[in-house]
Amino acid sequence: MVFDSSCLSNNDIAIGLLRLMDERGCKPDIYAYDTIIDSLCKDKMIEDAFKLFNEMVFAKGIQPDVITYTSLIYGLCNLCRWDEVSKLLKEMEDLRISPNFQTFSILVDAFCKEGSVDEAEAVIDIMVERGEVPNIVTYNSLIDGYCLRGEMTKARSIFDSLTSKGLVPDVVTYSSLLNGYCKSLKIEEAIRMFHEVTRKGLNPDVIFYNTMIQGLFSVGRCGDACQLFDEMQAQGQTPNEYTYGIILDGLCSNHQLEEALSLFHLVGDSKLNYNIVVYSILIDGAGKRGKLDIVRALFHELHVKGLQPDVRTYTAMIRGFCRVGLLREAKNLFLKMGERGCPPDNVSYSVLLHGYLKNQHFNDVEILLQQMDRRSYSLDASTLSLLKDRVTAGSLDRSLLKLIGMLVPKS
DNA sequence: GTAGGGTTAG
Repeated sequence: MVFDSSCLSNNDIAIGLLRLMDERGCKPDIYAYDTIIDSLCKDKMIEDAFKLFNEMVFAKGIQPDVITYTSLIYGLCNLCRWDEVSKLLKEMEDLRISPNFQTFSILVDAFCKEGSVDEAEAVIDIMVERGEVPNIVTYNSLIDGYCLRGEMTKARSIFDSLTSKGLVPDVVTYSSLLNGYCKSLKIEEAIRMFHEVTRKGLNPDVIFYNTMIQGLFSVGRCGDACQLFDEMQAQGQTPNEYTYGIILDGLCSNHQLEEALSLFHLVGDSKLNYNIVVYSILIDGAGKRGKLDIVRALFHELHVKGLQPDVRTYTAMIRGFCRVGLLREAKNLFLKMGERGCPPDNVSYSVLLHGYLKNQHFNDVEILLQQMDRRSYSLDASTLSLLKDRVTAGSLDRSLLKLIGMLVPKS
């Protein structure tokens, strides 16, 4: 066997084949390079993609085309590396390679995900100027962008204008709107969307059901959520790991930790339970109810399974420790996060700060704030007001106000 | 060989 695939990714294998082609005198062409560059970009391995890009251009003398650039732009957008996106667009212009429909669509979607819907609309205008006609995918990105911002009236008006553009909304369009209504807690609107999809004869998929189930949980309608879970299966849609996570989180958030744990045990050794997200949800759920024995057992179990805790897992643990006043353990774990390769983020700091304030460990506050400042982190609204209250009350020294002021978010 | 929707926090 030429390749031992047991420890190689598909990308490694593809690159191996590329080398083999070279050795055997069968010159890899732009199709071969573009295929692998795209795959690397999709897997967020952008540095490797650029390595291959440079090899193609400089060592092999193959000129990149619009597809090469579009793949790289996609990869960079996914990593929010906007400066490099601009650089590549400029490079394309210099090489007189025009962005095509897909390039524009990627930019529209990236701006929408960033919350920059105005920029996204500007890209659509440029598209149209250049003779490209935006399709349902383009508008789905825009609708989703407005939904993510909670601007449901605007999202709805774009949705309503689709017909006059000769476009037919698909399941993705409805999913985005449904999700927007759910996140804005406009559950009745969401349910209306749900029924409209069925009425139109569209086939709701797993994502669509997941969105609706989550929406029902978010307004406390657990019974309806579980009923829909049954219905989706009756309709032939197989629940996936997202469905499972949504249900566990929904139960935990609605004071049904026991039900969540029963489901978790029922699922047992299935691959659904080989997922760090599941453990983070349950650890957080148990921690918030002060069930530290369960928290510890779950944390131990995930290690036994060889799962890697992430920032959210650690933060959930820390919240659990703080909740029952185990500040020393919270602090220890917080310190270990960096050593274990996942440094605390904004949220981890807020959680520990809340723990310190609630348990009157005022002496530990300043050092955390200084660290946050060094890392250019900022305070969320609730932590900020809590800190100010404690200064007013005299528990924290007034001299901290300057530091606190530096941690107020800029925007 | 290049585009779109869904999961975990305060």
